[in-house]
Order: sequence, then structure tokens, then C-alpha cells
Amino acid sequence: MSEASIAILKFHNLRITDCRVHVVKHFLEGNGVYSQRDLENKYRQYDRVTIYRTLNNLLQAGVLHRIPNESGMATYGLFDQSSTSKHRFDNHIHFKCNRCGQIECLDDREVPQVSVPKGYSVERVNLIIDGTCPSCT
Amino acid sequence: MSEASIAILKFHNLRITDCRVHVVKHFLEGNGVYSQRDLENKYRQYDRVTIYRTLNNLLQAGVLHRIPNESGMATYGLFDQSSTSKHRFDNHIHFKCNRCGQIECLDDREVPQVSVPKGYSVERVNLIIDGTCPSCT
DNA sequence: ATCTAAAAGCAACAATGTTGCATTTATGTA
DNA sequence: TACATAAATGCAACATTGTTGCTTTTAGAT
Ligand SMILES: [Mn+2]
Ligand SMILES: [Mn+2]
Ligand SMILES: [Zn+2]
Ligand SMILES: [Zn+2]
Repeated sequence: MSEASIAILKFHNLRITDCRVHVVKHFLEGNGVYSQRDLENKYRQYDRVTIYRTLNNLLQAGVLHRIPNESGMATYGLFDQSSTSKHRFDNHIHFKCNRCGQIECLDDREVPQVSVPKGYSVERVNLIIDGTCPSCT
Repeated sequence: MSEASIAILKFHNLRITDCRVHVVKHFLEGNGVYSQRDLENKYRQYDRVTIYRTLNNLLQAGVLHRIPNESGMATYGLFDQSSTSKHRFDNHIHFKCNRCGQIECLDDREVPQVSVPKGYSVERVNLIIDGTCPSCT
């Protein structure tokens, strides 16, 4: 599956490097949400600073998004890469299981319309749902 | 305004100490959301560990709640203390201004009903809106 | 006034984020 | 293919935040 990974990097005008290919591949295959820690553990061959910078690069390029997290450790998810997806550059729902800790993107769900007080303008909406996932029920 | 602060601590069966009174007072007066850093800067007379533990105590007692934040720094807000508030122990909306960085609780807004895929159960919903606040428009 | 559990202060350490710099590498061009 | 150059990597160093253990101090009950 390096092909898909490389294609994504090329599409975003990023140089093809081993670390980037591996990281994107990890997101593509896992279909989940990962912290820098997760990637460091998986790919010991790269310096943690390289992974840190890789994540930042992918974030800035719009390949990944960062997910707000009350634990204080940043987590990252792949943007839905299909051009038809409404959620590509859009609002987003995440589900966090309070049992196993797993965070998932619910890409297929619509973020409900929200109203804000007069004077506020909305740029992005992050909806984070806590609860129990199917595997932990 | 120490009175209100002390009343809250008593209500939650917490000992009345200078640090706790100051911290709760800060939240009461500011009506905003603050990080440990903010409180350390404001109240230099307390050790940062004391403020850290104070925040944790208030969190556990249910005086404060912690707000998910993609920056990786924990932020805290006061729970609406009015007993009639629907949001006292409930779901919650926060607004973060991308210009000035200020985070606010929108206590008077309802969190919209959300549907999750089959097999998932919802315990809590956090809605974080990014945009521009009235002062920065 | 005394007692005791709780809180505060201090030192130490862990985890994560961040930057500077020398070296290596990817990629466009001759 | 070889070369030039900007970008990426690895490594060291440091900043910030979170966390714990232990001793001293203190709040609140008796
Ligand atoms: Mn996501
Ligand atoms: Mn709040
Ligand atoms: Zn689970
Ligand atoms: Zn603002």
C-alpha cells in the first residue's frame, strides 16, 4: 500500500521520504487516530523529532488533522481522501471510547448545525463524543 | 467575592485554603476558561504543584471541568453553579476564538442531539466551535 | 488547646514539545 | 547520468507540562 501513500504525498507536493510514506501508510491501513507516541513505537528507525516534524508537515499540508484531547497528548487522524467527501475540509465528529481509549473518526456522520450568540462567527466545529465502543460493550 | 468562592468549596466538602479560594474566585470573576499557566502567573505565591493539585481537586469535586484542546495544554472552566442549570452535569459547548485565543463556555446553548452508529453508546458530548469572537471581529 | 488528616512546599523525574545545526537525501536541471 | 540545491534527517539540547514522594504546615474537628 505504499502506492496510495506516495500518491497522497505527491498530490500535496511533499517529497517522498521513507518516514512520510510509512506514517501515511500507517494512517491509511489503520483507519484510526494515532498519537506521536504510537508512531514512534511502530517505527523505531526514525528519530522522534523526525516523526514530530513529519506529523507537523502532514498537518500543514492538509493530509492530517489534529484532534482536541483533554488528556493533553495530541492525536492525529487522516483526512478522508476521497474528493467527493463532504468532510474533506469540513467539520468532523470523533468518538472516544472511555473503556479502551480508542478514538475514531466518524466520517460518515453529519455535524449538526449549531447556533452561536450574536457577534460570533463559526469557522470550524469539532464534536467529540465520549462513550463506549462496540468492542467494549 | 471570597464569599461565593468559600460557599462553593463548602458545598463540595473541600477544605477552605487560600489557594483554593483564590483559584475559584478567579474562575468566578473571569467567567472564562483558564490553563494552569494562567493561574500560576496570577498567583505567584503558590507553588505550581499546589495549583496543579488544586485544579485536580476541583476537577474531581465537580467544581471545574476540563476542556479538550488541540494545543495539548489542559484548560479548565467552572461548572455553572446554579442548581437550575441544565448544564451543571451535562454536555457543553465551548467557543474558541482563533484570533485572540480566548476560550469561552457557552453555557446557555443546547448541545444538539447527535446520532452514533449502532453499537456505540454516548456518555458525554463535547462541542468545540472555532471562529472569531465579538471583540475580534 | 490539642490532635489528625489534609494540603502545601520542595525536589526530583517523566513525557512531550520545540529549536539549532551539521549531515544526508530527494528531486529538478544540465 | 551527474550535479546543484533546497529540503529532510539525526542528534543534542532545552522548554514546558505533568506527576510523584516526602517533609512541614495547617484546617477543622474534638
Ligand atoms: Mn477525524
Ligand atoms: Mn465549559
Ligand atoms: Zn472501546
Ligand atoms: Zn477573540
